[in-house]
Amino acid sequence: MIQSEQQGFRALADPTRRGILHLLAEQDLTIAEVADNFQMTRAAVKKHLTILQEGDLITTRTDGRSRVNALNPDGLKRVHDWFSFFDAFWDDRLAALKTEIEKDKT
Amino acid sequence: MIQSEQQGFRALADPTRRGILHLLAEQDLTIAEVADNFQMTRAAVKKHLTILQEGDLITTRTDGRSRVNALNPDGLKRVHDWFSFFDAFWDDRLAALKTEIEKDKT
DNA sequence: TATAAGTGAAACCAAATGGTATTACATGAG
DNA sequence: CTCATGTAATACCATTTGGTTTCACTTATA
Repeated sequence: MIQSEQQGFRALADPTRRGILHLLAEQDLTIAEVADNFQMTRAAVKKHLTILQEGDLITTRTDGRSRVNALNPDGLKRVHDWFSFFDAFWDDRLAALKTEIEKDKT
Repeated sequence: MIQSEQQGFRALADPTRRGILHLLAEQDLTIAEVADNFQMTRAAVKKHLTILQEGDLITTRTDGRSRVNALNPDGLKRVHDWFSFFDAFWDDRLAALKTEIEKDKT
């Protein structure tokens, strides 16, 4: 779905959720393990994990009575790629800046 | 300030603001000109522009009685660079995946 | 100096967000 | 089966967010 770009950005807007992504970059974790790293209830952490899932930034698998959360590189990459839109702009600006400098020199 | 990473992500969380960034990638625009592209009041657009400024994603200069908004590549790049944290992860995962495939083969 | 055009800012409102507490549902161990 | 553990889901609350309306301020121009 194309609209999950919105969900992805929304998920990244919260510092707790970005922190969770950093944790999951080191290793997969259950909800309880993630919650140990934050001073808030498991329920609150669960909400964050749900939002991260909706943004396709993490995946969840069932392991016995636990749910293990893991980073989803594809989803992260999709949001990351949004910025490529500005690649040309960055190049253009650098070129323009260079031209300005050249002009000032003469 | 280090906390403007948060302001940057917050600014990107709204589709209207991402749309404004796309507009400004084409050319610098006044508030009124930006507002022409959206079905909302100038005041609402102004709020979005303020949030984009707080995230260092745009800059504003005064031109007579107009305020001209322009993209700020530096700010955008700073948010963009946040993802580089996961670069190693992506590589590792790809390597692990490769290993798995090799194992299955044998 | 009027006056219109453009922006800034405040007050206000509905909806979304981030959090808690509580309760119910599944699962592994004794 | 029983019970402890882990997760899911709901109701509820305070704050933030995205929007409007309104009014004041600044500046170019007749």
